[in-house]
Amino acid sequence: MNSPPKDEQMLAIAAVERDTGLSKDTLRVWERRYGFPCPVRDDNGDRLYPFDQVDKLRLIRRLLDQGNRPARVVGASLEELANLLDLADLGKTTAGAQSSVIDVAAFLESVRLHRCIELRASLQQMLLKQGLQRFAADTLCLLNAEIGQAWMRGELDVPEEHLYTEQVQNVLRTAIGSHANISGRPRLLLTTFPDELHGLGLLMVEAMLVPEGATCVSLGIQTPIQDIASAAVAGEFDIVALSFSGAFPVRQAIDGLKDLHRLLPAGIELWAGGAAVQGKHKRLEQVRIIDSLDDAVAALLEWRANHKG
Amino acid sequence: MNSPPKDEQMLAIAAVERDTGLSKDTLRVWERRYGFPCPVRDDNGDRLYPFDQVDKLRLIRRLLDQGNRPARVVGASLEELANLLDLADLGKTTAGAQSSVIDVAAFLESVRLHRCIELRASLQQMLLKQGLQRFAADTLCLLNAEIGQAWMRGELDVPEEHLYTEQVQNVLRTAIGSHANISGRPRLLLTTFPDELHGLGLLMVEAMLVPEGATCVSLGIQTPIQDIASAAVAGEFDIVALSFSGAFPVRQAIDGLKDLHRLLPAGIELWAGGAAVQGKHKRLEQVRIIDSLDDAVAALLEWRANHKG
DNA sequence: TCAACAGTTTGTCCAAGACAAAATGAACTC
DNA sequence: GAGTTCATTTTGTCTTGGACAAACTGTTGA
Repeated sequence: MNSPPKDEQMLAIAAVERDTGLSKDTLRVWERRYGFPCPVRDDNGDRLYPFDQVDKLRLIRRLLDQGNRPARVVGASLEELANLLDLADLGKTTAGAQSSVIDVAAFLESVRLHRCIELRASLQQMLLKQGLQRFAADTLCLLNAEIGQAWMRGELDVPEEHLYTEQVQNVLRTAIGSHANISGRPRLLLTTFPDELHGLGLLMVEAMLVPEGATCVSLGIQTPIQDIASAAVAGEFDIVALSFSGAFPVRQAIDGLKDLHRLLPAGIELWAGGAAVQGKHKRLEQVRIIDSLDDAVAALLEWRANHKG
Repeated sequence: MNSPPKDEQMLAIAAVERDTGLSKDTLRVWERRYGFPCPVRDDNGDRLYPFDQVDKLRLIRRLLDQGNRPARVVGASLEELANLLDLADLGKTTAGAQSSVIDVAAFLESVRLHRCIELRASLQQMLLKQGLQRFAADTLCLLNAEIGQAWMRGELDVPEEHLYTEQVQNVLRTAIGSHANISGRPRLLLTTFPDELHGLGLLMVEAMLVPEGATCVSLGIQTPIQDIASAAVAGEFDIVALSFSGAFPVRQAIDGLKDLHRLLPAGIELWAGGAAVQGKHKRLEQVRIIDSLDDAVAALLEWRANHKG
């Protein structure tokens, strides 16, 4: 009843759903409406997607996450490549303009080639050189952006991103653990909404605030809103902080934050950071929007100023 | 185009899919075949599942994971409860018979009430008392089993399990990090197969082996088989170790391990541990089956005996 | 600059049928 | 007994084409 793609060099629809994040319904309706993808069929009439079409679907998914509309991108490969290259090159040059303490190209190559040990060693070295906060706010921020762009250019795949995430997590958790502190104020509860799978942002915030003497507790990713509220009350937290990746639907983020604010008692502040909530200050007046990792520290100092004595 | 369940106290089919892990197709076909669930319909004819039915579905899901068959459990609630209680009570008493250094009931209560700080503190305390290896092999093993049974009894839900996992991860990664070592032999690559979501086993193995001087690199969960092989070669690993939870299909585990063994060069050993591969020594002669966390250390010593000089 | 409106796009859901992979159980062998 | 082989049932996934509401677009008017 599983659909192992073993037969040939093609993937069944369930595998494509997993690999691309596009639902089976969406894949079928695109085929009907736009004529792409156009999978072959096996003996049973089931769709089999050739690898190159799956690659193209992954590319399309990225462009959609970037804000493009399906009618525009589910078309000719040449135009897409043009759009893609425009955006990617733009990102590339701006990032390349920043000087940095790290050889980004060499680092990306380590990720691409699965050189796990090298990867861990260079992260560890940068951490020692810069200290936890600068490491998170500068180096990891830069690396995340670079990894994202490499992914956008199709140079990296899911397992490479997993490898990177895993090694960064190891380094960060270890470093954060050595600052451990279970009595400092404020006490922050960190987590993400149910549809958000990206949890690195939580650890990076923790890396910024724990050295400042705050107490951070992470619930991990994908916590239902009601559970966030009940955990915040039960744990007597001062602040609930949410993280949103760029892929998270803006509307869902805003509605969810408003709902959560309604569920939280007056004494508990609500913070939100990440690409999906940038510049949404006006629409979220009850929520402290965190613009950057350094801004998280600023927000912490504000809280202390408001709660001293 | 999302399906927010906001309207009433019921959930749309997509929300039920997310909450129960049962696919939309499965939910619809159960309704057709077994007459349960029997959701009401909104103005548009879309299914709306009352909360109590979703709860029952969650319960059914647990029973299925336990090995029950749908035809048996997608029936009357009374029978299910009977089955459930039988199994749970059995587990409870056997586990309760073991003496331990930790007040399991109090610990579970902390998880249930989201007392994150308390949770972390007691884990930390046990770690200091026992040392990393005994903490992992004894205490965490016991706690995992207890959490699993509490989940089975319906006392815990997804977010509580997340909370537990997150705190254990924090404590373990921190402790492992302090043993850090990037030159010791053997070098192990740790990961899971694509359909395996449970990654705590990997960390626990790491906790056993790193203090013995081994070098462990985790790729995280859900790595495609081909990527495991290429990462193992690229990183010059001595051993690839896989972890399988009890929910993982046995057949898929065995086939996947055989495939992976074929892809690995002769010099790289393949280890597998976890509930799904227990007692499968005969069917997997090329694979070193790890029966317990202590057995992982034994396997390590065997490897060293075979590679000394 | 913002709000309200109409028009289009787009993802999700529905129905009932079909089928292959998995589980079961019976018959058989070592 | 333990392990194979085979036929039978169970069970999850995939199929089709139609339908519709939420989200997005772009226009109008204050």
